[in-house]
Amino acid sequence: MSIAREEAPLTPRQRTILDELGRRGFLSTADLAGTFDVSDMTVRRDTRALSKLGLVKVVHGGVSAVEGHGQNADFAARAREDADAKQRVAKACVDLVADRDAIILDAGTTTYQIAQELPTSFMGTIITHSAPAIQRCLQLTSARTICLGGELLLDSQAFNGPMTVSAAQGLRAKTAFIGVSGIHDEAFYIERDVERATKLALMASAEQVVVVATHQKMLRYALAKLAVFDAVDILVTDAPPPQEIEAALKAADVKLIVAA
Amino acid sequence: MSIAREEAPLTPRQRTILDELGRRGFLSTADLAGTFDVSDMTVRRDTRALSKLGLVKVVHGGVSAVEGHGQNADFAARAREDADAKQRVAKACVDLVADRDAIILDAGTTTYQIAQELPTSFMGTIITHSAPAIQRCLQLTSARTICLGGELLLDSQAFNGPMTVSAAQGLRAKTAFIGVSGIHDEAFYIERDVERATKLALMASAEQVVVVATHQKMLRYALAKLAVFDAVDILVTDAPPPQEIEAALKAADVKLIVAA
DNA sequence: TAAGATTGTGTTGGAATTACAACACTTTGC
DNA sequence: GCAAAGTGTTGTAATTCCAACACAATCTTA
Repeated sequence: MSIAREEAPLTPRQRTILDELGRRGFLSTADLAGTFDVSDMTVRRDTRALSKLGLVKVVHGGVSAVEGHGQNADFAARAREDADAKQRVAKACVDLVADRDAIILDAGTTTYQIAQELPTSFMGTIITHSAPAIQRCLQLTSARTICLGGELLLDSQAFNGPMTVSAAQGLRAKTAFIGVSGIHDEAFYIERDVERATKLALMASAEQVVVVATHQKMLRYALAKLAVFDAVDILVTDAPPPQEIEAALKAADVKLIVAA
Repeated sequence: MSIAREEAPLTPRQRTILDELGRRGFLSTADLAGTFDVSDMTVRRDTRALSKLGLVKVVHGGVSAVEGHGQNADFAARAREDADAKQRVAKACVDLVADRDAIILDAGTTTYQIAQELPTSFMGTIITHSAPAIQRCLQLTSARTICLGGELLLDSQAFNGPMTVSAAQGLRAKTAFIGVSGIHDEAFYIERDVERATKLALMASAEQVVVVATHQKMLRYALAKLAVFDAVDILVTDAPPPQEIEAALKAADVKLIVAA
C-alpha cells in the first residue's frame, strides 16, 4: 500500500503480456491467443490498447517490445550511430585477445561491441562495469565474468563510484579496452568527469591499455581530460587519423591499428 | 586472429541480423529488406538459413530472437514456473516498501519479480547482485541502483564471491528480500553453498529481513542450511503454510504474510 | 427489482499483408 | 567459358488483420 501504482487501466492479461514481452521481445498473436485461451481478436484488442499507451509495438503477426523505456533508449540509439565503424573497431580488438586472456571492458557503446563480437566459445575472463556488456556475458558459457559493482549511472549504463574503483584496484588483467569521447592535443578526453577515476583504475589494472575510438572522435575535445598518450599502448580506430594525431601517437610510442 | 570463430558459414548480413536481434528481440521482414536494400525474398532466405541453424525463430512477418542461448534459458524457464504465485508474493513485498526506502534484492526468480513489480516511479535505492534485477533497474529512472560486484554465476545469474560479500558489508538498507529454496525444521535452506556467505551478508546489512518463498518451498530441504527462523523478521508466501511451520514461525516471532 | 448502459468477448466475411516455389538474371571464381 | 552461389521477379497460396455485428456478464439507475 505504500507505493502508488500509476498503471491503473491495465487488465491482468495485459500486464502478463507486457511481462512476457520484457523477457522474450516478441510474442505472436496466435501464441498469445493459445496461452490465454481467448480469440485472436481479443489478443489484438489487448495489444492495440498497449500500443496506444506506447508500451509495445504492434507488428504484423504479433507484438514486439518497444525499446523506448527509460534511459535505455539513449544507449541503444547511441549504439546504432556509426554502428559499422564501431563493429570494425570491435572486431580488430577481438583480434588482440587470446583465448585465456583476462580482459577489461570499459563502459560505452564501442566497448559493448567488443563484448558482442567475442565468440561464444571465449574461455577467458571478462572484467567490466558495463551493464549491457554483462548482459552479453550471460551468453558466454565458457567465459568467466567479473562485475565491478557500484552505483548505476543511467546514461552510460555502467556502475561507477568509489566501489567501482576499489573493486578494480583489486584485480589484474592482460588488456584493458577503454572508450573515450575525444582525442586532441596528445590526450584523450571523456564526457563525464565522474568516470575519470574509474577509467584510470581500469587502466592501472591492466598490463596493456587499448583505447578504442571511431574516427568521429578525432580532433574533438570533451569535458574532462582522461590521460595523455603516454599512458596508452594501442589505439584502435576505423580510419587513418589526421596527421598531427598520427605524429603525436608515434612520438608517444602508441601503436596505431586502423580496422579495415 | 587469436580466437577461432566457430560461426563459419554466416554472411555479414546474417551476422548483422543476429546482432540487431540480440538487441531488439524482433525484426520484420520488410524492415530488414529496407535496411539492407534487398528484396523480401533475400531476407527470407537469410532468416530461414539462420532458423535452420537454430539461431532465430521465423514467425509470420519477420524473425524473433530465440531464448535458448546460454544458461539464460534456464533462468527464464524457472521464472515462468509458478509465475502466478511469484507475482502475488512480489506484489505483497512491494507493499512493504515505502518510496524513499533502501532495499536489498537477493538473486532468484521470486526476488526478480519484486524488481518487476516495483513501479517505475520508485524513488528509493535498490541494492542487488542479480543481473536480471539490474536489467530491470535500467527502467527505473527515479531510483538509485547499487550493484554488488563479483563473479557472475550463470545458473543464478547473479554475482557472488568475496567481492560481493565485502561490497554488501559496506552498505546499509532498510529491508532485505531474500530468496530460499526450502523451508523445514525451523530453518531456511538454499541450493548453492557458494551463495550462503552472500545471503548472510545481505541479511546483516538490513534492518529488516524478509524471506520470500512460494508454497512449493514448504517442507522441502535443499543442500545448504542458510539460517534459522530467528534470523528473519518476515516471511512472505502465497498460501497458508503447514501447521508445523506456522507454529515454528510464531515461536520464532516471524511475521507471516500470505499474499492474496 | 428490473431495465438500460457498459464492458468484455466471440464470430464472420472480405481486405491487406506476407510466404513461397519456380524461373531468370547477375556476379564470382576457377 | 562454365559452374556455383546469390539475388530479383512473378503469380499463387496461406496467413493475418479488422470492421461490424451478436452475445454474455457486470454495473447503474430508476
